Amino acid sequence: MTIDHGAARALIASSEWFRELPPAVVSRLGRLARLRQLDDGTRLFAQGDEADGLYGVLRGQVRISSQGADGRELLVHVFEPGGWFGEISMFDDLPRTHDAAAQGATDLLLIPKRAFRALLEADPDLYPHFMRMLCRKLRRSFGYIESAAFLPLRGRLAYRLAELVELHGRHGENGCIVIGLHLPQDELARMVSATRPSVSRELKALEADGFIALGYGQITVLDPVGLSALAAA
Amino acid sequence: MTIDHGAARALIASSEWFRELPPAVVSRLGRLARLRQLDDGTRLFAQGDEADGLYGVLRGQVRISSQGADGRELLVHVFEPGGWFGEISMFDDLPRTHDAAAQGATDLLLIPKRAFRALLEADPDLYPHFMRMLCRKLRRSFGYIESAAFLPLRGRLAYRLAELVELHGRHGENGCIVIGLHLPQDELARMVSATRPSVSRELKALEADGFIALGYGQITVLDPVGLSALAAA
DNA sequence: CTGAATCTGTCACCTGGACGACAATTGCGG
DNA sequence: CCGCAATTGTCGTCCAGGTGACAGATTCAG
Repeated sequence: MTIDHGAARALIASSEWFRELPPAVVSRLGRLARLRQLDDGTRLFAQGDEADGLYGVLRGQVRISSQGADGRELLVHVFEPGGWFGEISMFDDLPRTHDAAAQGATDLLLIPKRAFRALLEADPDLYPHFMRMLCRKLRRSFGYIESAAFLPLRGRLAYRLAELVELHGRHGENGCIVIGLHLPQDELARMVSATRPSVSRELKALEADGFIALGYGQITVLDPVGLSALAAA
Repeated sequence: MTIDHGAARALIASSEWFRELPPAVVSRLGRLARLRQLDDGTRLFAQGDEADGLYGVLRGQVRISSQGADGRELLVHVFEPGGWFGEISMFDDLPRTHDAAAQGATDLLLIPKRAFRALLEADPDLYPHFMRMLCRKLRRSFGYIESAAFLPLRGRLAYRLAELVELHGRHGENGCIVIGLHLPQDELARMVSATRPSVSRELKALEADGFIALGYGQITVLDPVGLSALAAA
């Protein structure tokens, strides 16, 4: 349960979320953080839960999802080390918007809500930064809504794959990009609200057209530009 | 082109967006505002346009929508007098996220981006308020995404109607609520990404089950609670 | 009062993708 | 290197909802 403050500060300083903030703020955040460790599959919180704080991933992964009445799951996002989540409830003091669960052995930093809010109040210069983060999330939501409203399955897949390239892409040789997630087809299906067999069919088609290469739980994007073009709303 | 500052201040002070703010801020906003008048159907801005400022509706209506590649329209929102829109670009300085067009003869207040940002910087106490507004919009988006992902057409319609009751409901006698919008079925169809004939069929079904009453371009909700229950994700 | 515009109800037909099932393949733990 | 679990490919079959088309109803302007 002891926390490695060096590692914590490094994570905070290097994350997309906090790296633009002044070092003094990063240090303070590091001192506020608590460590939270989860086993594979453990649920961290559920939609509707009261929020305890802001989370950052040190090790492992966190799946963000929501569930329909019939138990179907919509997989919204997978956070990896350096990613932060759970901020919305920090700002509006309302319950969690999604479910969160650990994938693999996972270490998290928790910045308690009270402390985070105190930090903001003490240093209002931070607001514009977090405001931009919220706007980015909104724009991503709008993009997703449009892809769902306008595109057939093939296009939705292309859209999602293009997004995964942004979020998890590892550049390989000659312009191709490996998606750095364990990504079985049924997982992908839960991301685009489709069934696994349909996703299989469409992935095959995308492969035949030279946009992607398929592996076992692994997808390589050969033509990211072409893929994005398929996803044009 | 002259602006009625009294009416402007009244609008600002009474709007959901600004009524929680101190009177001094409301006055300053009123002095910053410019008047913009549009004829029926005129486009105010399009997705991707550079943003000029924040808009408030004085008279008429503004339709917020986005368009798919094939020209299909997703109707996101209809703003009425007292409603404000276009704020996202104020906070992240990026282009417009949606199209906006006047419906009917429409008067708008425009608060130029530069002035709005200056106001925020001068008075950082305002940030938490706008932050909550963004969060509310995010939560609404998530709700819409879930309804689209999990619900069949009937449920999506129920969800949307329940939302319209919140936004445009006028209370009538014995607990029934009239949706105060001119709302032909093809408009509703564009809100739930479906076709007009399908919407017609499902509305009939909802009417037969006693949830709503149908008029000509007009819907009355008889059982808002039951309707929301149908929309449960 | 009348004609035009708008809105609604309802067909018959078609299709994308769901559902359920099963075999083939891959990879991993022991 | 063997067996089991995870992943993938592929089939029929079925259905919600799209498409196109048209007739009836309502409203409104002149």
